[in-house]
Amino acid sequence: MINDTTTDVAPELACPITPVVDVVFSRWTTPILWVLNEYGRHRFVELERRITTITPKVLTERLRRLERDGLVVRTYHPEVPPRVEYEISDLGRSLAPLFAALSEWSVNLDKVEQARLDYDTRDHHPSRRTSL
Amino acid sequence: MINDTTTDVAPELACPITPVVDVVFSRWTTPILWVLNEYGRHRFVELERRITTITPKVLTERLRRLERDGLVVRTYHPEVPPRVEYEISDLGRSLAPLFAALSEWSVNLDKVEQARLDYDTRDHHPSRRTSL
DNA sequence: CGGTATCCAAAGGGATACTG
DNA sequence: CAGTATCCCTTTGGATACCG
Repeated sequence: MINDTTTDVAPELACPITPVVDVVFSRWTTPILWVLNEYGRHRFVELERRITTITPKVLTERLRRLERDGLVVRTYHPEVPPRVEYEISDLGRSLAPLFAALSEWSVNLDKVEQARLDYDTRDHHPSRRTSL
Repeated sequence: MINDTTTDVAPELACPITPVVDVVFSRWTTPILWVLNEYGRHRFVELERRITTITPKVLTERLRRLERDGLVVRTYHPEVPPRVEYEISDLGRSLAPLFAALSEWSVNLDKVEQARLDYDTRDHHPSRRTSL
């Protein structure tokens, strides 16, 4: 079983967006949705080649999950050799503004980077403080 | 080491928003950011109590990471007993529209739920197909 | 109060090989 | 081609106890 519908765990007690995050932003799902949304229908191997580092096992798992959640549509063509096509659903497409917003926020990534540098420069180990 | 700045791994080859997702939507960070954004400054125990199921260990880890990434500001008051306050930074606050968009998309969660029911109703085990 | 330290179980996910 | 099946390793995170 990939998603258990019955067990909603706790973080959303304090935060209403946690359930959405769980559906959309689990690992590997963003690249898959992004690709299908930007470049249209893909066969299994095409996805494999585009998302170069994903293994077939994991790709299958994520696609099943996205299909089950209604974000992706899988079409099986019973030919020889078999042909399967994946495309984004209307529901999946409704995430586009969200993705756009995330994409825009990316300009702030260098601030994050800078913050990390600053943080790592400062001393956070009490035992090693040099100043008094 | 919590975040390794040097190793950017692969999914973003196919998807420009993966780095943002990694920064903002790792587990437990959304509840924390949400709470700090909605309800203002919090002390450590206050966060613990609001996000009921988080353990102090994990809360510490997430807060350090958020601080390092510049999304949260930690202020230490050297009193007895010690007092520490966490608040969201300007950079963190700039995520608000994103959070709002996610919150709006939540209305689609019942479609996801329905899709799951449909999927689980259909038969996906070839060996057990009942139709011909 | 605001954390650390330690231990450990479960889950995620990679590598590899195989199949209808 | 489009996956499965296995194995196994690493990481995440929960439980618990303790400390300045």
